[in-house]
Amino acid sequence: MATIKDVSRLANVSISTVSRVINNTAQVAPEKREAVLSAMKELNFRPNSFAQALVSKRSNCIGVLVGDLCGGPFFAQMMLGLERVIDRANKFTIVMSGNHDEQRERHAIEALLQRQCDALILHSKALPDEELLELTHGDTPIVFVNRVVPGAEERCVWLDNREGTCCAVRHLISMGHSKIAFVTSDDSDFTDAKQRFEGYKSGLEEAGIALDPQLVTSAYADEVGGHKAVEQLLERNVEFTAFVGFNDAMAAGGISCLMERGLQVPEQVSVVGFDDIPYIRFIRPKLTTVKYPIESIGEQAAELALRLLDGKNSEDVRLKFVPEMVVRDSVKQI
Amino acid sequence: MATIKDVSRLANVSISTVSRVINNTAQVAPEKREAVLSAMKELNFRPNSFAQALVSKRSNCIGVLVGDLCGGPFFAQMMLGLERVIDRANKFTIVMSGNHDEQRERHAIEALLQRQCDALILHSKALPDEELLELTHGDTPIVFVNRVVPGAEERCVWLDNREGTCCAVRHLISMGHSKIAFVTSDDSDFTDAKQRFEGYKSGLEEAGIALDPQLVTSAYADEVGGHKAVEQLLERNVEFTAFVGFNDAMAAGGISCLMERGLQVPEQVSVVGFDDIPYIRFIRPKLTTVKYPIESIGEQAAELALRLLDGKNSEDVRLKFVPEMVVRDSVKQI
DNA sequence: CTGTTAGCGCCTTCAT
DNA sequence: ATGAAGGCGCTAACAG
Repeated sequence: MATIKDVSRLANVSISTVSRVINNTAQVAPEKREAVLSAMKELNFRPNSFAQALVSKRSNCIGVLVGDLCGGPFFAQMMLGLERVIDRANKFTIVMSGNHDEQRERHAIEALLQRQCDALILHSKALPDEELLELTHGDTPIVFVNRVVPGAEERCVWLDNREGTCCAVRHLISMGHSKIAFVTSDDSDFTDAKQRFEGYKSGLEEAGIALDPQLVTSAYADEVGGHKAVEQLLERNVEFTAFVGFNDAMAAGGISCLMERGLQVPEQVSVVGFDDIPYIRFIRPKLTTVKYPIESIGEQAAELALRLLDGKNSEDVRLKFVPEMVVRDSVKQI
Repeated sequence: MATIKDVSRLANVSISTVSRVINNTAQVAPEKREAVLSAMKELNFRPNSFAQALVSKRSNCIGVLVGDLCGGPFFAQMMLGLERVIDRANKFTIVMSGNHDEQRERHAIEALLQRQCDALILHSKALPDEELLELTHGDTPIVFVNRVVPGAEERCVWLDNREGTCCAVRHLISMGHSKIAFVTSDDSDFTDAKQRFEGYKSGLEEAGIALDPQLVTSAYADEVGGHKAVEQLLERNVEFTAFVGFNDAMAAGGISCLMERGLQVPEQVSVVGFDDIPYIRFIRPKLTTVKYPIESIGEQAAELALRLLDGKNSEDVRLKFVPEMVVRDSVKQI
C-alpha cells in the first residue's frame, strides 16, 4: 500500500503538500495539486486511517452494541436507522453483538472502547445499571437504547413499554372486552417484560377490572412460546375474549394455537400484539398491534451520539418514544 | 486515556517492559510484571488499537459489505454465521451496507479498504464482475458471498440457485404436477433471478414439459409483488396446479392472493418457495420451500477469509452449497 | 504557498 | 531481563 511519502516523491512535493490536498486544509498551487492528485491515482493511494486516527484522536467510528443481529428483524431495523444518520455524518459503524450475555456484553463494550470509537450506542440487556452508569463517566460519549439508566436519563433513547401494553388493553376495553388475558415472557427479570406487565395491570386498573392471575400465562418469548402459553391458558378453562401478546411473535404463536383448536380470530378471540414487526403482514388475520418505532429510535440514538461528540446541544433529540396502536383486523367489537 | 508511557512511569519500568507484559512477548521479572499489571489496572489502561495497528500492520478487522441490513432477515442471518467465526478468531467485524446501489457499494468497499481491514467479505449485487475481479489483485484478501466472480471462483462462497428451483420443480413433478407456474422477480439483470429461472426451465425440460411463457409472471420480489404477479397470472386464465416462487416472500404474497379469491392451498394450488426464511413459520399453510443455508454460507465465507489471511490452505472450506428441499404442507400430491 | 519538524502510541530491534 | 532508540503514516504548527 502506497504511503503519503510515495505520493510526495512521485509528485515532487513535500508530504505536507500532499496532506494539504488530501484534507483540503490549505491553498495549494493548482499545478502541484494536479501533480499530487495524479500521483495519488497512479499509486492507488488511500490514506492510512490508523495513522490519521492516531494523530487526530478521532477514529470516525461509532461503536454499536446490539442484543443479537438475528433475533428477528428488530436489530436490523434499528441498524437501518442508525446507519442512515451515521453514514450521513461520514462516519463508520462498528457493530458487535452481546447475545444477551453479561460477559459477552462487557467484553464487547471493552473492545469497542479499545477501538477508540468516538462514541458508543449500547443496547444492553444484561449489564446492571451501575455498570452502565459508570461507563458514562469515561471520556467516550455513550448513548443507551431501549433502556433507561437511572442517573443518565438524558442519554437514553427508549420506548415507554408500559404505556404500550396499557394502550393495548385500553383499546380492547374500548372494543367491549373485559376478560383480557396476557401472554408474556417467562424471563421475569427482563425489564421489558416487567414493564409490559405493569402496563397490562394498569390498563385493567384504569377500567376498574381486577387482575386475574389465571389470565396471565408465560413462556419463551417467541412463536413457539406463544403457542405453548396459550395452550396452558386454554387448559385452565378460564373464560377470555381477548389476549395481549408480549410481542408479535408470541401473538402469532398464540393465534395458531387457537386456530388449531377451531377458535376463530377475531370472531371468538381478539388479539393484540406488540412491536409491529415487518413480517406481520404474513399473519392472518392482519394483526392489530402496538408499534415499536425502532427505526426512529435508532435514528435518534445516532443523532444524540453525534451531538454529544460534537459538543453540540442535544435538546431537540427525542429521547422518550410513545407507542401507538396500529389497528388492523385481529380485534372485534363485542 | 492513559498511554503506555503513563503505565511505565507509574510502574517504574521502561515502555518496552510494559509492551512485553501486554503482548507476552518476552520474559519479565515477576515483580515488575506485577507492578505493570497493577499500574495498568489503576490507570484503566487500554492499548490504543490504532497505534498497534499502525506499527503491526494488522487491524484485526474484517470488513463486510452487505446488501442491506434490513431487507428481511437474510443478512442478519448471514452476519450471525460470519460473526461466530470472526469472533472466535478474536477479530472484529466492520459492516457496511451497499443498499444494492453501485455507487454506494463502491464507496463502501473503498471505505473498508481504507480502514485497513485485514480481509473483506463482499456480498455485492451491483458491481460488475471485472471490478470485483480487479479487487482480488490488491493485497487485501477478498471473499465473495452469494456470487460467482469468474476468474476468482476459489474465493466465492455461494449457493447453486439454478439447482434450487430445479429441485423445486422436480419435487412438484414427483407429486404429479405438470402445469407449474413461476412467479419471479422483475429485475431481470439480477443474477439470482436469471439463475432461478434457468433452474425452473431445466426442471421442466428434464421432465419433457415444454415451457409455457404464459405461466411465467413477475413483479418486485416481495410479498406485494408476489400478490400482484399471481393476480396477473390468474387474469391470463391459464390453467396451473402449482407455482414456484422466486422467494418465500413472493410465495407468501401469491398465497394470499389465491386465498382472497377462494383458492385453497394446497388443495387447489400447490406452492413452493425459496430461501426458508425464519418467519415462514408464520405462514399458513406451512410453506414447502428450498433452503438457502445462509448462515452456513456466512460461516464458510468467514472461514475462508481467515484462511486467506493466515496464508493457511483453504482446501477444506466449502465453497459451493447445494440447496435442499424442505417439505412442509403447501404441496399436494395429485 | 511550501517545506521542515515534531510528535500521536506503540512495537521491535539492538545493546546492555 | 531490561532500556534506549527508531520508525509505522499522518497531521499540525512553525518557519520561510
